[in-house]
This record gives sequence, structure tokens and C-alpha cells, in this order.
Amino acid sequence: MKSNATQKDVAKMAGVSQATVSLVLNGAGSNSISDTTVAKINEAVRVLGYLPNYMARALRTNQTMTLACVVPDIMNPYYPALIRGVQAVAEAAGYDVITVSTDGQKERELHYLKMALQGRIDGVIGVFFGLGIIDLEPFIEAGIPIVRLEASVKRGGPISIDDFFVDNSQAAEDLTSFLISKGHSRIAMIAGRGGPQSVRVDGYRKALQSKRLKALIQLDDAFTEEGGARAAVKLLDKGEKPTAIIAANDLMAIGVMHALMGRGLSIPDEIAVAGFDDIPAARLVSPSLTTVTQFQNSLGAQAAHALVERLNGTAIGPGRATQQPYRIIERLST
Amino acid sequence: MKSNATQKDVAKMAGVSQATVSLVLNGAGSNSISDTTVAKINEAVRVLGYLPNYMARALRTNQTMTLACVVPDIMNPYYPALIRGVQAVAEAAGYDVITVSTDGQKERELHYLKMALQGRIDGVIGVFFGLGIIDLEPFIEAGIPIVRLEASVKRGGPISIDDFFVDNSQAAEDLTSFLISKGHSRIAMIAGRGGPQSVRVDGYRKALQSKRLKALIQLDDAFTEEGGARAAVKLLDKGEKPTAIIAANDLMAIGVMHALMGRGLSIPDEIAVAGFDDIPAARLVSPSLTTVTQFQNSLGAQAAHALVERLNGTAIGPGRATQQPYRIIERLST
DNA sequence: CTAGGTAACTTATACGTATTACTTATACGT
DNA sequence: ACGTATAAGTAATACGTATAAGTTACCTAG
Repeated sequence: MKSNATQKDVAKMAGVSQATVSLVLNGAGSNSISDTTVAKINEAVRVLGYLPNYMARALRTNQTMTLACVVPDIMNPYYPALIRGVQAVAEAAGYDVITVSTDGQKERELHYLKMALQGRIDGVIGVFFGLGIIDLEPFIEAGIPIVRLEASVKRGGPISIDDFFVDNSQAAEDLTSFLISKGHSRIAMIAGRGGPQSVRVDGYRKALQSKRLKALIQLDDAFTEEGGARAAVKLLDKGEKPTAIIAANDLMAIGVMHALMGRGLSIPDEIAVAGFDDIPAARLVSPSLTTVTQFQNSLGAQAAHALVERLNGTAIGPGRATQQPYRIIERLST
Repeated sequence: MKSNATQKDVAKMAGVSQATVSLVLNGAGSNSISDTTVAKINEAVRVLGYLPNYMARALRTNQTMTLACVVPDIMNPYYPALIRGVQAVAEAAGYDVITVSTDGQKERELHYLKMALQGRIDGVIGVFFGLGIIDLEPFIEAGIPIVRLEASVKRGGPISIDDFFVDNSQAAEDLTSFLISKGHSRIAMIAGRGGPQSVRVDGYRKALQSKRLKALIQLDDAFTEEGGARAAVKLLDKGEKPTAIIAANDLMAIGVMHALMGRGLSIPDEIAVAGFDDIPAARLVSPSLTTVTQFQNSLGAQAAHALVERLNGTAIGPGRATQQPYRIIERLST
């Protein structure tokens, strides 16, 4: 278990002091070190395979050049695209990204935020289900920049947290109106509880109210395919016969599709189905699923950009809230 | 930007020395510190909201309590399940897990391995496409435990890298035989190049040879849905008319299914389709996809377990190679 | 011929922690 | 009463780096 070469080792081999080694390795040419010395040091670095000790450097500089990307569930196909967007921008700016999965639990969200306070990360991009602005404020005050990804309209307060939000309520309203314009009048909604899900339900309600149509909502605890299937079965067992079903996310929508097929109902002829998120599987199911994309990749990239701006001081002052686009993607399920 | 409280601050508030604070916070009761002092220190910790500085501690102890899980592509639905398995075991053992995506590029794989040499992580669990045992050896010698996840039979050499492997060649052979037993005799295979893909092609070849059947292979560069669709179209355009198609992974299989549907061919009546990996979408497509699961969650868990054993010294000595199970999951596409 | 400027370094120190070696004071057995 | 053992803590140091503050030797302007 031979430990790594240190600057001291390099210095000894090159016949100089440790400080000189450090200067050569970091000094952006602004220092006065002779070419021959630089050459000797570089040679020693090469021979010894020197790599800087990350911990020592971070301790000294108080910078880790690492960001955390905090998401509720890495197994939910919505998030990997987001993460990719973050990684692309962050790495271009010289930051490493570590990804962590919280299950949407407040405790785990806090756990990872505390990693920042312990000096392990320089900043955080996150989708927070459990934490509100009050929980986040201490971190901001401690100098940890945070960028949030949100599902409803935000306004940007005095606290310097940047928000990127997609107006999910409006999106749900649009999607519902879209179905109405297609001739549907008995439209049901299937959703999980809390978070973005309930925001989407609100939008659905609004669209129906404006047309004086009746809302028909079936909730389930799980945001998953199983949850969607369960809710669909419950709905049908109640004797309801909607001509269209909106699910609060694609996983649930796919569950709904299976439940309907299981009952021998044809999609979209007897019942149309639509979802949210445009996960990769939405294109793959048959019939392909009509859904709403939030351009996750670009969303992640912009969030990372904003965070980097905070970190390098390009952006200061109060929190900015930026609206992001969505788009209905019509496929064969409607 | 107020910085965090340190042990020195705690010590001052409690009226003791920094060393005492450290002893109280880490000493597992084996130290002789009076109850009243312990109480004073704990109170000060609480009031100041003290959190240990991770970097300083890691520098001192040479341990980060962090593992890296290195996978080729976080957007490939095969991996999140694996990662979850790793996380569960690692966190139970007190380790944090960071996940990184390499695109299967040798350079990026090396980059993350070097993070370990820089003292940023204690050990690595990885799916390496670009790196061989020769590339890995220096890291082992530097004391970084590595556990590999492999797609073909490994034997466990003198170097203490632990391998968990699924015999993908045998799995492909079994899957092919399964289709033959279902009465198919013209079976085509669609695959990407290199890595596990070619191992699967080998198994397919073996099964056909033993029955004196002709192999029919169509390659594409991308392991994705698009790649699968492209290859299927090419195959059909050649005038081939297989009764079954095996794709080297589920994403490609789903692409194949779309291509076939696009041509008005019914699945499985005219052409049966099977894939590999049992990604979540495999259950969701219609018809649902016959595939081979590798029990990714359990695979990840076992790999993490082995790594933790290396880290705490429970396991020493030469590399162990452990075979892991697979299972054909028959669904409606065959 | 000297003041001072600069090139090319080195010395010393701090970051926050863990840990070893040392110092007291008190208790205890004989 | 004396030596020793133990409890309860402190002082000092090292981990590897970055950087501020010197220190030389040499060179040039006046």
C-alpha cells in the first residue's frame, strides 16, 4: 500500500523547496521561476506520477470544485436527463458532479446539504420535496449557493437562491384543454399525493372549471406504474367511464394503459391517455404516449450555469426566478 | 459568508482544549473524560451547530468514507437499479456513494479512478469498458480496492480485484436455445459492437452451431433504440425473413419492435423479439418484451458488500471471482 | 561605487482534525 | 507517610497544500 508522492517528494527529487513546486504547479505563469527549474520539477512530477492530494488542497483553499446534484429518485427516468444537462455544463466549468438520490425524504435532503457545510461540496443543484426556503436559508447564509428546480411559479425573494421553474399548473391546464379541444368532455385525472403532482391536479381542475366540466380525480400513494394501474382499476370499478385519462406522470400513465388493456379497452379509441415528463419509455410504449416535456436536459444545463455564476461571483444579490418552457408532445395515445 | 464552527470554537466555549473536544467526539467511550466535561462539550456542539470539517478529517485519517460507483451511462436504464443496490449496502456500512457516468470512455474511466489516488474516495465499484486489468493494477497497488462488474466468465487472479460476473455468453446461448425450443429456426441477432454485446453474440453463435443452424447477425454502432431500429430495417431490406430476432439489449430490442411494427409485421406472430437486461421499460412495451434479467439490484448489493469487506480488512488476498445468476423472463413478445 | 530593484527562490505558517506523549491532581494500599 | 496507580485532561505534532513574507544574488541607474 504505497502512498502517493507528495509535493515534498517532488521537491526533493528536483532539488528545490516544496513551495517552489506548489508555485510551479499552480502559478499561472505570473511567478518568477526559471525555465530550468520548471523543467526539473515537471520531470520529477512525471517520474513520480505526482497527483495533488485533493483533501489537502481543499482544506487549504476551502474549495472542492465539486457540485452536488440532489434528486429524489435516480430510478425515475425523468432525472437522468436532467443530470446529464448539469454534468455537461459543470464539467466544462471545471467542476465535478456527484449525484445523490434522496427518495424525496426531508432527512436525506438535509443530509446531503450538510455535506456542503462540512466542506465537501461547493454548491448544490436540487429538486427538493421536503425542504422549504426556511430550511435552505441557513445554508445560503453559510455561503453555499443553491439552485432549485421547481414545479410551480416562483418569484425570487431576497434570499439568494436561484429558482428554475416550469409552470406545471399551466402545463396541466393546457394539456387538459388540448384534450377538450379534441372532443373529450369526461376527462379523469390520476395522480400521486403532494409535490408537483398536486400542482398538476390544480391545473387540470382549472381547465375543467372554465368549461364547466366535472373533475374526476383518483389518487394513489405511489408515483409509479403500479400506482397508476391501481388508480385506474379503482376508477373503472367505481363505474366511471371517462373518455380520456390524464396521469400526473408518465410512469403512472403507462400503468393506466396496462390496466385499460387488461380490461380490453382500446387506446385511444375508447379511452385516450396522456402523461407528464416525456420519459424515454413514453416513446417506446404502444400506443406511444402523449405527454408534456420539460426539456430536462436544457433545464439541468441552465441550472448548472446559474450555479457556476454564483460560485465564481459573476452573479450576486437576490435570488432570480426563471421560467422554463414546456411542450405538449402529441403521440398516438390520444 | 460566516464559516463554520470548528473544534477550537467548541473548545473555547466549553473551556477545554481542542484535543479534549476531539476525544469526546470520536473516542468510543474508552477515554477518561468526566461526565460534566462531556456534557459541556456536547452542549457547545449543539449551540454552535458544530459539524466536523470533512476535508480536515479526511486529510488526517486518510479515509473519506466515500465510494465511487462508476458506470458507463446513467441514462441507460440498466444502471440505476445497480446503483440502488450499491447504495443500500454501502450506506448501511457508513459509506457515502457518488455515482459517475463515463460514456464507456477509457479516459473518463481513468479520470474517476484517479480521484481515488487523489484521496477523494476509498474504493471503487465499476463497470469498465475501456480499462483492463493492466490499467487497474496501479490503483490496487496504491491501496485502492476495486470491484468489477463483468459480462463474461472471470477466474480471479493474483491481483486483488474482486469480480462479479454474469456469464452473458451462456445466457445468450440459453436464450437462443429457448427460442429454438419454441420452434424457431431462422433466428437473427442484432447487436452493438464490443463489450458485453459481442459476448452475447458469441453465445448466440454457439447455440446455433450446436443445432446446425445459420447465424444471421446485424451490427450497429449504437446500443440504443435508434440503433436497434436501424439494424432491423437493414436486416429486412436485405430480404432476410427471420422468425425471431434477439437484440443484444432491451433498448435495441424495443427499437426492433418499432421497426417491425412500422412495417406492419405482427409481434410475436410473424416475428418474435427478445432482448437483454430487463430494464423497466421491458415490462411496459406492448407486447411486453421477453428478456434476460441479471438481478441488477442484488448484483450491486453484493459488489458493495465485497468492497466493504476489502476496506475494513475482512477480506484480504487474491481476487475473488463470483458468478452471478441470470434468468430468462418470458413475456408476450415471443 | 552604491542604492535599490528584480529574478529566483526559501522559510514559515495556517487550514481543522486525530493522536501520541506528556502533565497534573487525587485516591489508594501498605 | 510514601510511592504508585489512575482519572482527567493538555500540549505538541503531522497530514499535504497554498501563500504571505522574507532572503539572497545579481544587475542597473545615477
